[in-house]
Amino acid sequence: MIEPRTLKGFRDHLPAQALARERILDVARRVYRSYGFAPIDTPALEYLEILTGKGSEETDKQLYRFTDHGGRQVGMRFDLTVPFARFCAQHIATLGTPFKRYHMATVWRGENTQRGRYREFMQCDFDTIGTTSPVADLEMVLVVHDLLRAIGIERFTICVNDRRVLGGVLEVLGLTGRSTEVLRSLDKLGKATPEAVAEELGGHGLPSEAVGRLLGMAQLAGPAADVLAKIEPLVAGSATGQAGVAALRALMAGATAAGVPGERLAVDPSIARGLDYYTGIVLETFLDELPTLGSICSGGRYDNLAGLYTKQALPGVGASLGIDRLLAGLEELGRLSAVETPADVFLVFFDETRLADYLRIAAALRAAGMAVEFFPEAKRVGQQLKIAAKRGVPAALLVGSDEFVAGTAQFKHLATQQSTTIDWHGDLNVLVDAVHSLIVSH
RNA sequence: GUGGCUAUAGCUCAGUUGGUUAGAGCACUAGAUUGUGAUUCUAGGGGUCGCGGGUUCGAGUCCCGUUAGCCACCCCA
Repeated sequence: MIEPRTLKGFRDHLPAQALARERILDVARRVYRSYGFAPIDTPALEYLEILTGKGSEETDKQLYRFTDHGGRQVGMRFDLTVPFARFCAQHIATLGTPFKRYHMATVWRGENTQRGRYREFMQCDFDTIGTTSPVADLEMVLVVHDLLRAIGIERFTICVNDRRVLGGVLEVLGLTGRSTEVLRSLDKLGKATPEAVAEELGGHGLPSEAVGRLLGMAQLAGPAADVLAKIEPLVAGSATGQAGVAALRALMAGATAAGVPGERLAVDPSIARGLDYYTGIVLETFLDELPTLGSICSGGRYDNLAGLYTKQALPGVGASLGIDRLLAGLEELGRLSAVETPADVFLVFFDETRLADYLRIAAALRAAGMAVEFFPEAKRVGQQLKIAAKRGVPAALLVGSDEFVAGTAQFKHLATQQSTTIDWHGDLNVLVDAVHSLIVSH
């Protein structure tokens, strides 16, 4: 016997989890479309050269790569942004700009696993490319906000920053060009103590005064307007830094105008994002009840998405929902439903001689838009009801020999065990309408 | 990729300084109840103790390796 098992970091999805996943995917699709983002898809496998050298060397290490049967060096996509860059280089001429797309697909990363971190997971990206308009930046925040609310999450914080703010501070301090290492160290705030981060920055050879100012900036918190007011003097004299502060200010104003509550949107100067290609606004989203889970929705603005593949400059802005991490979080919070079936009604197979009648009833209910599970065996009624209840079907429809004679049916809510008798006199339309209204009413 | 913790039935866990046929609750199957599930009773199935070596008269228990999960680093969804 071969031991049934799955690879490290790769998972099966049982119905309860798969249903939750599909529900979130449906919501994301609906929200993205509501802003006019159009769906695209790209291959899971790309030429290796397309994928390497785009992100950091870290992403190159995490890439699943192999030689295909034709001797080609290929890799599996580790995000949806790089394939999108290639996609744009090939197709932007026919698509035109600005172009808005969403892409929900599986990606693979050969890194070590942890809670909410898998080797195979799904991302739900949306991007607007071909425009530098701050409206697109604002829309990104609005989409993230709408999305989480539509999923049913109320307590979350979208943390925004602008890469140019840190760039400006470094410029003022005479440390231009040191941004990568500084970003990485500052990003540890929240996990490591400020002292440890200060020590690490000092280890990079930064003067202690600079370390103090960087830490002071990164630890700013509170209402966005206050944070921005405190950042402003730190970037005095740097056009770049001032542009960043202005962009954040405009973003906050726009979000407020669009109805995003202030407590869900924060300016957090320590948000850096590891990916090198971000150049403007960056964003990370955390569940208030589970901040250690990490960001469940991240993104930002980039100057030139496809510079490696085309001469046409394609600025853009976009973000990605990490649905698998979010699901891990919702599960931990006990927010996932245990229902294992999409069925609305469980039709009990009562009387074997009435099979044709059951098939007719099931067909009529389905035609009216209801999901019907008709049990395939004329087993004991108690057992059928037990199975239905265990799977979480909301209601059962029982039509036995006596009911057929009387022209009735029993509609039973499985959670409450309450039965309602339906008089349908053999008229399927009456039965369907009755079942439909009983389902809706509960 | 590096380090730490963990691994016993489908699930949650007992298992005493190594000592006979490894237990419990829940779940599952069948019956009591030939047409109504979460209660009750009865019976039953299910574990090569993650896997592979070693020490020992004897290993679920000790040692080494390995795989997987969790945690930290790194990075990130």
